[in-house]
Order: sequence, then C-alpha cells, then structure tokens
Amino acid sequence: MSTPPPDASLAYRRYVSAVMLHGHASARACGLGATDLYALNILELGGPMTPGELGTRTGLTTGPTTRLVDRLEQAGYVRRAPAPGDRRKVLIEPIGRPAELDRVMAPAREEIGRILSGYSPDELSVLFDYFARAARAYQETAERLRPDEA
Amino acid sequence: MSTPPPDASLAYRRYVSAVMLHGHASARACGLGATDLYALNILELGGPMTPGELGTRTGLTTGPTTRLVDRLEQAGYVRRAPAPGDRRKVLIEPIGRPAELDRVMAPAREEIGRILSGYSPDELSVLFDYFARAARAYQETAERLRPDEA
DNA sequence: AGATTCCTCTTCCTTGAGGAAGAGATTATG
DNA sequence: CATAATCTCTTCCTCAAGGAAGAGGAATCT
Repeated sequence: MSTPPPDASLAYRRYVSAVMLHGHASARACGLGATDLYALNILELGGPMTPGELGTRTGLTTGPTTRLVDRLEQAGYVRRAPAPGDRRKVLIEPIGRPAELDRVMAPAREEIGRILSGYSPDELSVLFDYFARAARAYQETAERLRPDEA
Repeated sequence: MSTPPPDASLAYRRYVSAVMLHGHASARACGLGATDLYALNILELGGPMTPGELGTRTGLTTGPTTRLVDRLEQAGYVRRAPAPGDRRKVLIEPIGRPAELDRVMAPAREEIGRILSGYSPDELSVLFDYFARAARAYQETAERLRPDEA
C-alpha cells in the first residue's frame, strides 16, 4: 500500500458499505425503523429543528412526521421543547445520550477507538482532517438529493 | 488520543452520521426500501450467496426474502444464477455496476475523490489503512448483532 | 428405490408506515 | 379588530413489507 491501492475504489466502497451495514444492523437490533434512524441522523447533524423542518428534510407529510417524533420521543432519543418566540412551533432536540442505540453501537465504537489508538498523532490528524471534510461533503451532497428544494 | 480535536468523539459521530445520512437519502431518492439497501450492503460485503443465507443475515423469513430478491433483480442490482453442485439452490450475485443507486451516489463519490486527491501518498496510505481496518471492524461488529446465531 | 430432509417459491393474512384532509391554536396582515 | 396565513396534531384510509404455512423439486440416507 503506497498510494491508494490499485483497487482503491473497491476498498472504499466496502468501507462505506460496512459503515452503513453496521448502522442498519444496529437500528434493527433495537427496533428502530429506517425513517427513525434517518431522522436521528438529520437531527444529529442539523441540531434542534421544528417538526415542519424535520418533515421537509425527511420528505414526510405532517401526519407521519408527528408520529415519527412521537416514536423518537417515547424511545428517549429526542424531546419536544417549546420554540422561543412562536408558541405554535415546537423544537425537536436530540437528547444527550441515554438510549438503546448508543448501547448497541458501543462495541463498534470501542473497536474503532482501539484502531485509532494505534496511529501516531500526525496520522490521527490526517484521519480527523478527512473525517471533517468528508462529513461536510456527504452532508451537502445528501441535502442536494432532496427533491423539494422549494 | 493526543492530536485529534478535543471533541474527537463528536466529530467522529458527525462523520458517521453524515455517511449514513447520505446513504439513506440516496436510497430514498431512487425508491429503494430500507431492507433493500441493507441487503445490498450485505451482498457487497459478503459476495454471492443463496437466498437462504441472505434471509438469515437480513433476519427475514423465506417469503419476504424471495420478494426482496425479486425487487433487487428487477431493479438491476443483482441476478439469480444457478448454484453449482446443488440444483435446489440459487446464487444471488451483485451485478457489475449499472443501476440507479450508483448514479445517485456519483456526486458524493466525485466529491470524496476530490478530497482524497488533496492528500500526499503517505497520507493516503494512512487513510486507506484505516478504511480497511474500520471496514473489517464494522462488518464483524454488525454480524455480532444478529440475534439468530443458530 | 423409497423416505426424509433441504431449499426456494407461492399464497394468504397481518401490521405498521405514509398520504390526505381537516381541526385547533397562534401569529401575521389588512 | 377581523381575516388570512402558519404550524402542529388528529383521524381515516391506503398500501407495501413481513410472517405463517404449505407446495414442489432436488439432494441425502438408509
């Protein structure tokens, strides 16, 4: 391995597939629906937002959005808070870190931590530089996939 | 961990969320169900396998598994091939690269390629070393999440 | 060969997520 | 003020994914 390996594209594809596979398996393991996980990721990246905003981003209409929030709230992933300045609105805020999903994902996190601990400080800075850049790229690309774009 | 940013864990979480968010959004954009995407990732990582094996890994019973494969086959992601040596069995093999999902994911891939092209050969070897290790870790951790384990 | 086991596929039924339309409350606008 | 627009939530309906049970073909084992 000097530059990227000859099958760099394949290796990268396998890596992304593994990340998603683990996410799916984790969600399934704690009875979390696909849309629920999708919404959690949106909230994790977008921060607190109203049900309307969440509905737009998930592509759901208002009815299912309400029940989506109900599910997430009941399972302990988010909480409803009154929106300051507009008493019609509600803010959905992700909750600290209690719930089932984190428990299920813990082994993977530990394993990744173990892998990361094997790198030098310089190597780690390369990795985390990439994480930051790639996160932004994925997030922006994902948002461009929304069909609404009023 | 010395060099990674003080909020390394948070940065990493955001990164993983972004990867999954993009995956979800892509699947949704081409009308692919959650289980379908899950199965595709399993096939990508596990290679050709029988419907029985795929059913076990997805946690589905035989009925839904058959229709899952029907959907994937009709959408052009996989193909059914006779299993050598046992004429009862069928092998589900992922197809080269034609289908919708790849088209939708292309922009992200290009963006990631652009990011990667900014690194030196040494840095790239660090990144791809991590990709390989993390992929294995995620895959193994995901497989340990299956409840069946006969 | 005959019986049993294994694998895939078919059929029917159930369940739960999502869409549509409207109610209730609040804010903005004339 | 009164009317319109906005936001969330409720209710009802639809539909597709998943479970259960069984059929049919193929391999394995006396």
